[in-house]
Amino acid sequence: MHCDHTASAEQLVDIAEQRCRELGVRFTPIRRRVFELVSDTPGGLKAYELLDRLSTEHASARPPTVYRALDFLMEQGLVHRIESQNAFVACPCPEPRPDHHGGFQLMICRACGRVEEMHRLEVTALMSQLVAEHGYTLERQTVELVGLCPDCRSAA
Amino acid sequence: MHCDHTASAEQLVDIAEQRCRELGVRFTPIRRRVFELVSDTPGGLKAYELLDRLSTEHASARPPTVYRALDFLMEQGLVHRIESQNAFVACPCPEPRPDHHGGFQLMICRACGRVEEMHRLEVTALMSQLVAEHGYTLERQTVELVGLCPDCRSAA
DNA sequence: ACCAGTGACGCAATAGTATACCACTTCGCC
DNA sequence: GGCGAAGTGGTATACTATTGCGTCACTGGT
Repeated sequence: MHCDHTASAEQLVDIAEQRCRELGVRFTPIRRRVFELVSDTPGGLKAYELLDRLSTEHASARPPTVYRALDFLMEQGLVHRIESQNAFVACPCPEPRPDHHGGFQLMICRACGRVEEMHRLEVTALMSQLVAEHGYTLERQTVELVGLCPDCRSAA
Repeated sequence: MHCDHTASAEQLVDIAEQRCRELGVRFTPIRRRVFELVSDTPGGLKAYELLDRLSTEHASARPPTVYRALDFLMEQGLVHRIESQNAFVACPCPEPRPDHHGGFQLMICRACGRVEEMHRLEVTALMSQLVAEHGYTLERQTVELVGLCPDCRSAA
């Protein structure tokens, strides 16, 4: 299977649930709800926006509630953090084993906030080669590309 | 001239001063001192660490003092932000015109915190090509590569 | 030398992001 | 049923960053 990145939010939740079952980790109601909220928002969500939404149904939610859920979801590779925006997006293409996850790249529209995720092996390969030239190893890569999406470009 | 990235902190300050003169912007004492402090710290500095150090000589310094100086220095391309660490590093290779600045890449050792900066055109080229395939334009790229530096690798 | 305009700084307050800590509950396993 | 590990509730606090406004200092034009 190659990821096509066309799964709906509902499908992503199903896949996530399935994956957690396989991995023997718990997809609790809070974690599920947080994942649903993030999946429903194409441009990603800030932690406190998430908290606001979660609070409407889950009055006891506090910052640790949402950060704990996000930490869990990131460990499983179901959610990624957008470092340059302090925001979180659902991975459209969750890999079976989070630790085997190669790198990913985010494309972010500065006008509409849309975020798309890519998993391009040639990027990881180039990065590995680059750091190797300096004697480094590569363990993690953050690649965030900001520009205009096709829609915003033609609108301008 | 091709950047060799071997300039000492003092040399970087001289270059920065020269550049500001050319651009007609003011390299004030606060900005200079902040730049010196950042240049002196190979692994980058957090804003509040910077504030602590600045305060010892400049008692009136407050958060806006340091953030304003950092904003200025980033506009000039003299300092970069490490998004994944909320930290700031001096650019070892300041380009004459900040807006002509191609992308840069940061290599970060997770063990010792050392940071090295690269300006590799092939990375920018690959990123441009990638986003173009999705109809995007590329305006800004954040590339942060985390791993082990040669020293820490042999120490382990 | 004067003055107006702009940009830099001082200072206080507050917004926004994230974690530590401890008690209690639930789950999975023996 | 009892045990250990994991998850949650709840408070407090740490850390990161910005807004707003008044004042001062430099710049360029006269």
